[in-house]
Amino acid sequence: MDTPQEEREFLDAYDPREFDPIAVTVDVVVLTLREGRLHVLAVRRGGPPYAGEWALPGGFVRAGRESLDEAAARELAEETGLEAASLDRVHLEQLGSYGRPDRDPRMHVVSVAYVAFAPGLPDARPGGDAAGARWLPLEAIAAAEQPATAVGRPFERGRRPGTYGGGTGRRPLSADAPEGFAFDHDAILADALERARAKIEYTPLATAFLPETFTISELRAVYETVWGAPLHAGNFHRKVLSVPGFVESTGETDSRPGSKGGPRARLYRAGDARLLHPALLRPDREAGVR
Amino acid sequence: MDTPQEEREFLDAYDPREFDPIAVTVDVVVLTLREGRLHVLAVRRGGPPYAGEWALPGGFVRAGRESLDEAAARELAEETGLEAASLDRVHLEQLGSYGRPDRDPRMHVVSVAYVAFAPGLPDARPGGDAAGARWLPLEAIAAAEQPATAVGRPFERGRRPGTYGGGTGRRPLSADAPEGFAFDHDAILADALERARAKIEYTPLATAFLPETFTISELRAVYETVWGAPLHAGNFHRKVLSVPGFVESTGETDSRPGSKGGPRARLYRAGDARLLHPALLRPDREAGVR
DNA sequence: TGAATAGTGTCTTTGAGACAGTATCGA
DNA sequence: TCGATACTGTCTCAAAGACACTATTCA
Repeated sequence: MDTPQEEREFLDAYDPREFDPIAVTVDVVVLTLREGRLHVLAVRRGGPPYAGEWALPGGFVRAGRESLDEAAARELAEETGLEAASLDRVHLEQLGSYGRPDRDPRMHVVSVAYVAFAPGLPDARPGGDAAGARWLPLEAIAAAEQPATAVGRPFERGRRPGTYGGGTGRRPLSADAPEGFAFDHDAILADALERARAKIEYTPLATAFLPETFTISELRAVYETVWGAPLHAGNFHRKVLSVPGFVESTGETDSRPGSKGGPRARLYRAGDARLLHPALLRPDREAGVR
Repeated sequence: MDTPQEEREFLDAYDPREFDPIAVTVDVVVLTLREGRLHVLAVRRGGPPYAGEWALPGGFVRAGRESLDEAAARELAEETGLEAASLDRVHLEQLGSYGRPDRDPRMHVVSVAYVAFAPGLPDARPGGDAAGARWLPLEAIAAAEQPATAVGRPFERGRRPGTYGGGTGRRPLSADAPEGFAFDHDAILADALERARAKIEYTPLATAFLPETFTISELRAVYETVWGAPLHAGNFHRKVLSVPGFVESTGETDSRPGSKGGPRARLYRAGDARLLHPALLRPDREAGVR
């Protein structure tokens, strides 16, 4: 049925003018916990535009040779310098795409953003071409600053001073990047943080920030850090153990941490649940939720 | 800091070989309710590939001239033939991007998919270039078929017989498209349905499927249709009214529906909440949730 | 009059959170 | 011995769901 629409579409596919000028990249927001703080992997830009500024690691999708997921995994491996063996404990998921025509001054670039939740990774890891890669600590999340994002999130946001939660505040996402990130990477990072906060509510992915075995207290520290709010230790403990498939006991106890006293905590590993039911909801979402 | 990585990135942006062969499109999954069933807007393909098969409406992003959101809104307007005035009641959000190199046999095409929730729209609406557009009824969702998708959803899925929920079943998504949709549009549609099912849990977006004013029963019918499960009328009624900001009363009552008896239902409109708290959770998620 | 629906009342169960209490460790 | 932590017990309150009931309309 040679409708005009389909004819046009077919021709467009071979008309260089239509699609030539759009480049496709993947950018990866790699989040990890180090010393009780959230960190993001950042690279310092060597050339223009935004020379000298921090940016998210990323690169062009290899046309005809890899999928978006594969491109993201490749970038993640290159920038972290990790072997595939270590990477399979990293959770990687697509976040969203950003395609405002002016987001890169050189040309129209559509970036498919990914988020990764990683356990503590080696410090300097300039593997591959990521000579300038570093872990930037993110500012502590003020509990009151929780955004109403990720609901109507759908809409792309432009470049603006990056602050936690995508709000209108002025505090930079990282003190090490006071000017914010290059391109619209502040907005991508803010969306990634909101994704992380939401995702650990109803999935067991908080365990992706931890080594293979962990204590309930360490798991609680993940939640407290990502949510930026203290949790009740006793209630959290019981809650985690009551959700089917969240964690399973290893039968062992912690063999001496750098602790400040107290009994040896039991060790757990991630269970087989992919969804938490019932979920662990963030405290007091009522306020500021509309 | 002229790192090799940044130099390469800079050069790549001007090296046609790297990005030339990738085209960027938007595809829109427009969902609506007609006569108590979910429908999706589909266009019949006129030319190869997949000539004669149904596909999602979509088209190329106009390089340098529009953002992804704008492209999706433009496609939505073109294919539905609606004015901007009618479109502002339609909810449009980004779903995700699909970029397997073989998803289009012609070349590497990255598609940014969007989902739209629309109230009942005029029947035939071949506006613009969408001569072959039609509303296809989707099969009723078996309650037991609820997937564990959208959690580890991140990963792109390939072309396969499209079934509700993205499971491994064999029932086509629509009896009107027994062969499934063209390209990987079955997978996109399945992801869109799961997004819709999840989104009405914690947002008031079920109202986007209804006219400006509606009764609680009509709202319940949206949930029952999208979730594919019957809900308890009385409990649903009380629940909706108890969630702050979900709906607000118009003070009026329904002026005669094609009803089967019973008192005149009160009319409501959407409230100002953007998140439902507490949420309306789908019944019995325990089963099959892992 | 009967059937279907709108809307409300009530009871049970589950789960979240506040709080207290005991046991175990390091310093 | 002190302080911090791990873990458990108990109570209260909110909310979900089951069920029953009344009132209102159409056929």
